Amino acid sequence: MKYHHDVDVTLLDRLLQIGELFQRDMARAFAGTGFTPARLRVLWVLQHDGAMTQQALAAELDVTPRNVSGLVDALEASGHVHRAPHPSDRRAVLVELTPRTARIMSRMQREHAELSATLLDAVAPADRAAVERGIGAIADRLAALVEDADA
Amino acid sequence: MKYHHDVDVTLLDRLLQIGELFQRDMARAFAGTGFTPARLRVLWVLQHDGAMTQQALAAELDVTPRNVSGLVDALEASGHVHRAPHPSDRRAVLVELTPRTARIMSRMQREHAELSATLLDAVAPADRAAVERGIGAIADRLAALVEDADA
DNA sequence: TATTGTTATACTCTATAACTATA
DNA sequence: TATAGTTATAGAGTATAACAATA
Repeated sequence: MKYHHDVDVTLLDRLLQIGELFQRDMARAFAGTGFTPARLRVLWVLQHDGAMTQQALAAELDVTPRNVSGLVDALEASGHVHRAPHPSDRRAVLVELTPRTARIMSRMQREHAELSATLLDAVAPADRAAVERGIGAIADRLAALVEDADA
Repeated sequence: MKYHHDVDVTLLDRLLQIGELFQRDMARAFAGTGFTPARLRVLWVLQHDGAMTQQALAAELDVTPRNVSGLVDALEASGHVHRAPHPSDRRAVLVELTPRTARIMSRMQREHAELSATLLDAVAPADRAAVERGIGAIADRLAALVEDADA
């Protein structure tokens, strides 16, 4: 979706544009590598929170357990994650990043932080504190609205 | 994806969270109505830019013409768009919103603007101008980075 | 020849429902 | 009984490639 020809672009439009640009860039960057957006989300969660069961993964990603089975199948086939037996529950498995993939994700996390810094750098120094406060307030307000609509 | 347990949430994380929350809310709001995200994007473009060929739609949405055929098929079957003959090119068709759907999209556009205002309202008055400037600067910087990566 | 849209085919993501093994 | 994960099935979104009609 392009924006350059819109006259009345709202603040929300700009915020959504940022999300779209980011996602498109990720998709292009990983096109043909087997790192699809859904699989990257799995790896991202495992990097952040460590090994967990598929149930926990399903709750964290807000998808069905069946969906997680498919994603983990693919990631296991490509050697990015490993299914380990759960130490105390023989029904469950622990999904964990392989060492090589953990290193890849650490690098991605670093690049993500660098991109964040680069973007903040585009903001006038005098505006930066206000922007950080404002974006936090907007995200919190939107989260509250969605929570309400959900209930 | 949840954020409440993260300690080092970057500015970019917050921005992406806003996009995720919005998309999730849209998906929940229209679940079971046939208004899927991809079809809504088609309607949104037609509302903004008016009737256009499927080629133009494909370029605007950044998907293949084949994909557009499927989306327009579904939207035509549900009575939301209409395929009209192109006045000067018999190969092409003009996809246009039906009157009823044009009214629905006008209402959505109004609600979208209202949500934008509500979110800006969550920002401290003294910060609002800086936030609007800052988000614009961030979006522009990211667009430039993606453009570079694309080339 | 080039362009518009469609048919053919395939893969990914996602969901629900029924089932197995274990708790 | 309840929970963890898988098999079966299905629909939506997406892509590439080959093709028909028209420019």
